[in-house]
This record gives sequence, C-alpha cells and structure tokens, in this order.
Amino acid sequence: MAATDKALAGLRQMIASGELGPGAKFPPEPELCDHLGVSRSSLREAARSLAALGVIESRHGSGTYVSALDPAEIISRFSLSVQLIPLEGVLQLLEVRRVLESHATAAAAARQDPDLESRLSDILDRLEATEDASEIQNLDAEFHDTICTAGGNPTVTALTGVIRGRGGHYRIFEPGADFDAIKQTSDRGHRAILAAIANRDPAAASTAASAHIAQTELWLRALRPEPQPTPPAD
Amino acid sequence: MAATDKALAGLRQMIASGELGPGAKFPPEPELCDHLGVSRSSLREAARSLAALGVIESRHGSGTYVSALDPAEIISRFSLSVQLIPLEGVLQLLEVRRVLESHATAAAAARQDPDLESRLSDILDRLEATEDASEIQNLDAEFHDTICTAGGNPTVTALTGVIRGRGGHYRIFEPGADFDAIKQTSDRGHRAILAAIANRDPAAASTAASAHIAQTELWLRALRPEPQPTPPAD
DNA sequence: TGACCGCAAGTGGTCTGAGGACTTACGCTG
DNA sequence: CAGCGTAAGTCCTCAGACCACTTGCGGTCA
Repeated sequence: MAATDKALAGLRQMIASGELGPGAKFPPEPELCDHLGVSRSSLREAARSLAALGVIESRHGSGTYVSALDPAEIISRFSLSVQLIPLEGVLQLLEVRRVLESHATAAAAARQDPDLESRLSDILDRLEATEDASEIQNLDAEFHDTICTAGGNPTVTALTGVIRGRGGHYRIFEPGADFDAIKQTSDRGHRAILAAIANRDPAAASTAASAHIAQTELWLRALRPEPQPTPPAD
Repeated sequence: MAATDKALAGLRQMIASGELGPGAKFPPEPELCDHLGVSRSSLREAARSLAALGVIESRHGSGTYVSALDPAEIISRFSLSVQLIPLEGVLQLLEVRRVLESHATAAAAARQDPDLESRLSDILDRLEATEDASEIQNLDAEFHDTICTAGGNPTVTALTGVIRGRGGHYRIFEPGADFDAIKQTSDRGHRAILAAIANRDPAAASTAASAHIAQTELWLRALRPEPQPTPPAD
C-alpha cells in the first residue's frame, strides 16, 4: 500500500475505532509518523485529505484534532467541489434540492413556529424592494435557509444550502432581458410558500416549494446549450 | 494567504475559470510551483485536498488531471467522511435518504421499465433465502440501488448509496435477539415496494419506500443510548 | 511489413533535514 | 492577584534528492 494511503487509513482507523472521538487531539506529527511508519510529507498529505473532507482540523501551533463530525459541517465541505460541477450536473443536484426543500418546507409549515411567518414576511418585503442581483441572491438564500432551519433537520439545511450556492453562480437575476418577468415570477413563488406556511398547510407548502424550485430548474435548463454559462468566478 | 491555501485557490481557479475542463491535464508539478509561487510540498498538499474532494486526479508517472466533475462521483467521495459520523448524525442523514429514495422509487414506478420488476424480484428471492448478515447487506443495497438507478437521477443514487453505506455499519441483521422478526419485517417492506412498482403506482411506491426506511430509522433510534454502537470497522 | 521488446524521458511519490510561525502555558514581576 | 514575557510544543513551509511508474519512441526480430 502506498505511503499516503497507509497514513490515511491509519488516521481514519484511529477515529473509526473510537480511539479518538470528536474534538480529540492527535499525537504530534513526528510521533504519528513513527507510529504509522511513513514520512512527515506523506502523513501531512494524508492529513490534508481528511481535513478537506471535514474529518480532522489542523491548528497551527496547537495540534491536529478530530472535527465535531457533525453531518451539516461535513456536507458544507461539498461546497468547494460542488461549485465546480458543470451545468448538466447542477440540474441533477437541483432535483435533489427540490425534493429535500419541498420536504423541509412542509415540515416547517407543520411546526407552527409563531415567529416564523413574520420573519419570512420581513425577508420577502426586503427582497421585493430590491433589484440588486447580489442582494436578491442573499435574501433568497436567507428566505430558504430560514425555512429549512425551521424544518428541523440541519443536514437538510446544509445540503440544500450547498446546492443553492452552486445555482447562484448562474446569474439569472442579472438586469436585462427578462429580468422583470423572472423577478415577478420568483417573488410570487416566495409568497405562495409563505402563504402555505402561514396557513399551517404542509401539503400546500410542499407543492409551493417544489413548484418554485422547478421554475428555477426550467430557467437553468434554458441555458443548457451553452458550453460555459458563466462559470463560477469566485 | 498561507502557501497551501494559495496553491489551492490557484488550482481551483484554473478549473473554475474554464482554463481546464473535465479530463484536462495540469502542467507538471515544478511548473505549477513556479506559476503559483509555492514549494512543491505545499502544492502537493493542495492537490491532495482537491483529490480528496474528487475534483482532480493524480496518476503516478502520467500527470495530474481534472476529474470528470460528475456529481455522482463527487458525492461518492464523501463516503469516507460520512462513515465516521456518529449515530445522532446518521439519523439526520437517514431522513435525507428516506425523502430522496421515496422520490426515486416513485419515479422508478412511473418509468414502466419492463425488465425492472423481474430483476428486483430475483434480488428479493435471493435476499429472502439468505441469513448471512453481509449477504443481506449486499442484496439490500443492490435492491435499493437498482430502484434508484431506474429513478433516473444518478446523483440521487450516489447520495442514497453513501448514506446506506453508513447505516450498514450498524449491524441490525446480526443473528440473535430479534433477528427473525426484523428480517421478516424488512422482507415484507421490500415486497411492498416491489408490488407498488409492478403496479406502476408511484404514490404507493413512494409511501412503501418511505415506510421501509422509516422502519430502519426506528431500529437505529433504538440504539441511540449507546455511546459507541459498533463503530465502522472498515 | 508488422508486432513485439527495451530503453529513456517525463512525471508523480516518498523521504530527509532544516528553519520559520503560531499557540499555549508556565513562571516571573509589579 | 493581574499582567506580561518567555520558552516549550506544534504545525507550516521550503529545499533537494532519489525512487517508482507511465508513456512513447525506436530498434529488433519473426
């Protein structure tokens, strides 16, 4: 087995076996090298791999630690790779988002959180008042994120958030062309979701969320012929 | 900015900008070091990070390449980290699986693939005939995977697969205790899903899949008090 | 002519050693 | 007792060398 793979397996095993739980500190690098039988370079490359996946964290001057192993945090690590996925793949991801967010929105409607309606309404008021592309994106994200959080499953919130972040790179809301029509359709979709939540109607909420995201899918699908439709600048 | 972060950003940018598309080859490491202004160690650690996320691939003796950037492949990379998530987080993930697989199962029922029913039936025949824990796990995975694939969204298949792989580490089907009762309940659940698909009834399929996975969630939830319920042995 | 073999150039993989940068905690000082 | 400085501990970065693998070219043999 290659040195880096050996180190990777060793580090992973230390966590999997329960020897080190969430937040626990690893031995210093030289000691780990000795224990795993690899050089420091190989150990460090293995550690980088696990750090990229959100499994461990290296703190300069302090040490290397097992992360919290929280699914929402781990899923957030997807963001870097998901943002590089081409449009065709983004459409597959949007179906995932549609299904999950539809579910979360129904759950939020069923929860009957008294504050939720007013908080969402505030966000929509601000959203409808602006025409700035990046502010639209931020408020849209805040709206959907608030609903998903109310849905009660942080993993779903994280997953939908990552996917939404990718879709946002395709700037649908750039001024020009069909900006007004698109904006109005989007705003109506948000109001429909809010109404369903205010009515404590999970089925309606699910349908409204599903329809809203399906609309986004249609807009993106229209871009499909383009080979490079606004690659993620970041 | 730290050296490794600089290298990471640089490599990522080469892909994000469209300079290098899926499958493209990076310049040799020494050239990249010069271009990015970092040492080879730092460059390699950055490359390891991206490789862990499924964004690039290094082939010994050949070169470093941009991956296919296929969402299903990228999601598979998370298997390593997901398998380390503690039970509490697995329950959140199972809700994701329940929602997604319920959706995919409905889609499979709607698709009317003529071969699907017989293939699934074969798998269930074999599944019902065995009592070997690891074979049960394999056949169960094959059953659900076949359905998800028929659902038509490879990303959904990959995502549910990763989550199922995690749940499998909690060996529900170990002989002893309630083995027979659990096995029978599970088998009945599979047959209900198959029946709904055979009837081309998406709503029934969705419900059956949802109920089947919800049952798994209940079994796992029963383990919750345990601090370390059979950690992933690998 | 064609297929096969071997060699050499190109490239990533690994190791070693050294010095720098940051965090942390101890002990000293006021 | 509070504040500060210092030293130990730890990760970060760099440099250079050598090894292992892939690839393609060119020669050789059937």
